[in-house]
Amino acid sequence: MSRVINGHKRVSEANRERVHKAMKELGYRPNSFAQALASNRSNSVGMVVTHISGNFFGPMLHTVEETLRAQGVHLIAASGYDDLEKERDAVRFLLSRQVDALILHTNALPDDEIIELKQQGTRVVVINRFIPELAEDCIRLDNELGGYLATKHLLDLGHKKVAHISGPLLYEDARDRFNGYRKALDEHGVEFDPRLIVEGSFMEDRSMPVIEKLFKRDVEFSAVFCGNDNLALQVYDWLSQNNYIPGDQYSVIGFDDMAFARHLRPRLSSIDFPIITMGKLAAEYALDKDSTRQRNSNLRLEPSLMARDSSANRRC
Amino acid sequence: MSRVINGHKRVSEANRERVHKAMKELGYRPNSFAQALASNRSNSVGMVVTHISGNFFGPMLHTVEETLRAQGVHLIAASGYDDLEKERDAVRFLLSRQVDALILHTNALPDDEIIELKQQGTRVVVINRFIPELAEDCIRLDNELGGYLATKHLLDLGHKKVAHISGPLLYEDARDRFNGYRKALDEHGVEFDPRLIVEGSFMEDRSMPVIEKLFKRDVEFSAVFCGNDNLALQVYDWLSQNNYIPGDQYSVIGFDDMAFARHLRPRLSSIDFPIITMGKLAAEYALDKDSTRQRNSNLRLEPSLMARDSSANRRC
DNA sequence: ATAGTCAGTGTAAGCGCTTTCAATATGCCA
DNA sequence: TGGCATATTGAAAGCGCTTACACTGACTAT
Repeated sequence: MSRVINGHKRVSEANRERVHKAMKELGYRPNSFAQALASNRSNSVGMVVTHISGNFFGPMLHTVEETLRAQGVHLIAASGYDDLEKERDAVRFLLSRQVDALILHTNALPDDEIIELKQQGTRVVVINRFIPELAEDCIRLDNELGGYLATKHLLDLGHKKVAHISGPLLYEDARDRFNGYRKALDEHGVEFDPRLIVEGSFMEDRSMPVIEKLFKRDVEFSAVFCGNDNLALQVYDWLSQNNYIPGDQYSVIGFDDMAFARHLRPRLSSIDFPIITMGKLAAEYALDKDSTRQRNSNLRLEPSLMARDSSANRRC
Repeated sequence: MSRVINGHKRVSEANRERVHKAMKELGYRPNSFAQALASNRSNSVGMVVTHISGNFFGPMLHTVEETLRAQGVHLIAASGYDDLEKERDAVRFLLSRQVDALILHTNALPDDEIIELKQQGTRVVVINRFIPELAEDCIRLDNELGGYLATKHLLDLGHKKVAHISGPLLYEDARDRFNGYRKALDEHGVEFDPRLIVEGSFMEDRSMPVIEKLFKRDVEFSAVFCGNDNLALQVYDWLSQNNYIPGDQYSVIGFDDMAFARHLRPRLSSIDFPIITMGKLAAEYALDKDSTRQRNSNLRLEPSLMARDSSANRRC
């Protein structure tokens, strides 16, 4: 009797037990499709991320999956590759799977389309992006603070010329980090020099040309704030290829504090991104059936500085 | 009309078109639960891996997801943590989701239980493990060959004393790699010395004590073959903490050739594990509806040597 | 004592598909 | 032209559940 399974209140204790016993004896397993069909709930959540196998998304997916599973809800993840068509496709696919909620980490999909999803009745959680109309469904990091902390750290170490290799500036988070950089500069009375800026990619192994460009430019600098750790990793590569040592001739700091940061030599300074917290939060938002619950409509997690060996006092 | 959707043959061209047109006009989307319920197929595949966010499983999951999605099938992934209860739990969860097939990368689950799953009618694909009764459903790497190649490489470089930090020897793959190591030793007429062996973990950041034990033991050696790249990474950590340089005083080779291997300095030599190929194959096996198709019942992918800077000629 | 409540239980109508089977239409043969 | 095989279509019976509704008693307030 379905009332027992679903923990309906109006069932006598005696009967509840009888049913439970019978279920065990018969090895009964509810058919989740029949449940879904009849109740119009699927107990599944869809998530689209940039790339399932990313250093950043791995831990995120893991946390989300774990949190959902604890509630008997399953996760269907799809890669969007930051490409408009592919993101659309992923959403379409997940929707065709009747997910109860959608967790989106998309960069190409325009705000409108996301808002429309919500209007069509899908619960939506937006990660690392802010959409005013969906304010209560957005979870993001205070990227500006992160950029500020990173830059201030370098400035405090005595560096006057701090370069910045940003992520794609068409992404909100990359822009915010950049703004934090400028804010720190301003606060320290250092003049902004556009020659110290280049725009890279957040993905692995794509930004070498840009990094090279920066280092070969006719500007001096002694420190680099990288938009994320992948960029920092490539800066490491470049430095080592050119017989420099991070933290020595050039101080470098990354962003995200990915697992590999502390394994690099010298260990990479970075800005800690609370991925786990964010994943958990996203899953909880997604599970939040009646989104009646009052949510913080301007939720921003706080990053923090992880100073290690790649950032050191200015020498030359 | 379902016959059109499912590409049934006996439909007139005219009607097929009429239906397609109507579907578009009405924005019709088939309900996947009703389909699943009526047809008893779910168009979903479950996968249990050790840890969703692992360096190894990320690319694997990604490939599997991509391959499945191209067929409109979705993937539900769950972590098993190499723990018997958790693996069971994951399987139970996936089964309750009526997956059409199960891709298993489990280490704790005994053979019997996996065989039983198959007997109960679930399509099963077993990764990185060999179960004779399920020979045609197993996809694995020739780990022994890998261990052999790694060790031979070090031996060829002139090292006489080659240590081995294995993965947990209760795992088949770890044992096979170890066997490959011994085989290479034998072939080079080098006597096996048990003092040069320690057993670590494949997971991140768990093997430092064991590594320390090896280096502090009263045996000399000039090269280490690590059971996987995570172990090699920790050897790097230990070496750097003790002011050694990999490839200099100690040659190091890992296994799996994870993405970070080529970013380490010195770049880590490793044994390439064709993760992508394996993921693709696993997905295809899982999709293989009528497993009538003759499969290779002893499929082993071949690893290959990626020699980089961490393995060098013996100096001292 | 009577009507009104309500916890507890049984019943049946779907949810939106697939699939079987019967019904009709078409084409071919002698 | 009749008869039969084959192509196409329509209709209906579920798939295994949820849920709205009707019903039974027992209990309470009048």
